[in-house]
Formats: sequence, C-alpha cells, structure tokens
Amino acid sequence: MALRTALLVALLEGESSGYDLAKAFDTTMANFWSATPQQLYRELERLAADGLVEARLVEQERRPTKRVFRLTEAGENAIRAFTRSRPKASVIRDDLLVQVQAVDAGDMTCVAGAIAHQIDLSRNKLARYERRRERFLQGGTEADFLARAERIGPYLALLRGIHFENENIRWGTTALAAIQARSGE
Amino acid sequence: MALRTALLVALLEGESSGYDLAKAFDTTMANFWSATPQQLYRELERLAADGLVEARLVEQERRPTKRVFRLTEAGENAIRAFTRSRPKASVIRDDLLVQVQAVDAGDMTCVAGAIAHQIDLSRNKLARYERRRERFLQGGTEADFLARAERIGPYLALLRGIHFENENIRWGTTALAAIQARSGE
DNA sequence: GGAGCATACTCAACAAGTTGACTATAGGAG
DNA sequence: CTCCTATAGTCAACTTGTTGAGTATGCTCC
Repeated sequence: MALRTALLVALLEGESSGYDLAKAFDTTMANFWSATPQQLYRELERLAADGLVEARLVEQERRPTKRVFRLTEAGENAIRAFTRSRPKASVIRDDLLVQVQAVDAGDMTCVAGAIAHQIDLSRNKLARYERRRERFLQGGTEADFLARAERIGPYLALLRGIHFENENIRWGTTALAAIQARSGE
Repeated sequence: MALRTALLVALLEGESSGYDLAKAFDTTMANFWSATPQQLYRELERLAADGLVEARLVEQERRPTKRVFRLTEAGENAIRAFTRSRPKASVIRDDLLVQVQAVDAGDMTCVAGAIAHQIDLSRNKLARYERRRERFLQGGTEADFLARAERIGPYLALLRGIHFENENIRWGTTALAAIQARSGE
C-alpha cells in the first residue's frame, strides 16, 4: 500500500495524467521509488475509487484525450497521515552488487564492464540532477533556498539523489580498479 | 528470478540452513538485497528441485534438526552465467524519502523525527560494517587486502554499504537541519 | 503513403513479495 | 511450572510488481 502514497505525493506537484506521472516518476521520484506505468494506472484507479484523487477528462487538440488526476482533500489528509506514520524500512535490490559479491567465482571482466557501465549511468544521472538543482536554486545559495523556498521537500530529496550518485561513482571507481588489478589486464 | 542468484551467491560462503541464511541475509546481503525468511525457504525448495543446490539433514545436539544447503556444480555454473549477464536496473523503495518529498504538505516534526531515527540506524549499521571491515583487513591496509585476499567481492560489496551509510548520515544531517529551521525551533 | 514514433491508455496472465498463523524442541528466568 | 526466547522451520492467503500484447490518434520522415 505504499505505492499509493508515493503517487499521492507525486500529485503534490499538480494535477497530471497517468502517462505524465509515469514519466515524472522516472525523473523526480526514481531516486527513491521505482514503479512501472502499469502499476501507476492500476493504483490511480484504486485511488479514484477510494476518493483520494479525482479524475477528469481533458480533450486535447492534436493528441488523444487524457484523464488527469488531482488530489482531493481526503488525499491531502492521507499524505499528512502518512508523514506521521513511521516509514517502513527501505527496500533495495541491486543485481550489480550481487555480481560484485560473486565476482571471485564469476567472470571478472564482465563484472568490471558492468561496473563501468554503472559509473556511466551514474554520471549521466548526476548531470541531470545537477541541472535540476540549478533550476531550484536559480543562482542563489543553498542556504538561501532552504530558508526561503515555498517547498523544500523536493529539493532535499533531490539532494539525496545527488549524494547517492556521487557515492556510486566513487565506490565504482575503487571497485573497478581493484577488480581490474585482479583480472590482470 | 533474481532472488535465486542472490541466494546462490550467499551460499558461496559455505553450506548453510535456511534459518542461517535468513540471518546472514540480514547482515551481509541486506545492503543490496532484501528478502524475508519465507521467500528464502520457498526459493531454496525450488533451487533444490532444479538441482542448483543440494540439501541434507543435520541432526543437532540440543536443537531441532536442520536442513543445510550446498551449491552444486550446476549452481556454481549458474553464478558464473549470472555474472556474465547484464545486471537489471536496481530497485529502490524508500518510504522515508517519500515523506521528505512530502514534508511541506505534512507533519514536519514527525518527518524530522523519522530522519533522526534513520541517522541513528545508519550509525549503528556503519559501526557494524566497520567492525566487519576490520575483520577482513586484520590490521593490514586495504590496498594490501585487495591485492592478496582470496576473495575480494564480499569486501567490495561491504565497502559500498559503508559508503552508502556514510552518505545517509551526511545527507540526513543536512536535511534534518533544514527541516528543523523551517518548523521553527 | 507506409513506417515508425510519441501520446495515452487497457487487459490479462504470471511472478514475486508479504503477512500471519502454526508446529516443534530446548534453554533460562522467575 | 509457566512464560519467554531462540532455533528451525511449514502452510495458506493475500498483495504487489512485471511482462507482453493490444487499441487508438496524429505527427513526421523518407
């Protein structure tokens, strides 16, 4: 039942269609919540049935009609209630780390390749995050932003993504060097 | 089908019962793979049915008899094959970050409490990881260990956990300060 | 003018993960 | 002598998450 709240929280950014949410999830929430589009559509149905979101049809000029969803008051209350609950322990499942754990019994070259690839992905993510961060800050300092902005949650969550990807790159570099030294290339 | 490989990799440490694996998962794999005991028992059944692990009963002195599982050659081959496959994108689901994203529309004091709690947990984990690290190094340097150890995978995976928890603490401290400054104390 | 791509979904089937209750043995606390 | 804890599991029901296919509109590219 936790995808529910992740979806509700995503709708804090304003009303949005399932399709848009699916994309937004990829960019803004992907750091701390993964979900496929199918999950979102299904859960939005349920949220609407439970009255936490409201749907309305929007006809568009040169595109298919879409259904946009908006938080109801009940939805906002659910978010408040959620922030008062103890967060469940986070879930992580990372194939790459399983490969690393098994590296000595496996194919070192391939695992090294996988780490290198991961470093690349992290660099790209980091670049996107930094751009997003600059849009938040608009030339000011972080301290300024945190003191004055209307909402700081999305910025703080983004900051975590930045820290995370930085660490990914740092760790990856160390691990890659160690494995390459081993496999004797 | 990826819990399979995580389990096989856990069995690289030596034969072990489902119960032991459940605990080992908590300490050594929990950094990058979460699973409940029930999942492990069920998956071990399947692995045994598929011939990737072998089970045997071990009677004990003052405890219930247990079934210990050991990798078969087929299991070792499966691990090798896995390290050659492209790792699937990692999955993360973190309630705490959802709360942070929603902090402006929620209960700031509670979210701050949740972050503080998380920092505590991370410090504890970190302490445990550092102790494990020292057992690996046995007084030597990291470079030495990485050059000479029989297996470096478990150490590198542990290192990632250490980096991760360090970052957790650093980010949490920043986020906590920002939120507390906001909620006005 | 057909192929592919982006938008905007729906449906069905299956796989994976979670929860709670239950069975047993044995040790120690009070 | 009962309760609590740790070991060592099993079973069933349920919820979530994943995958693949299918529908429909309209744009652009060649």
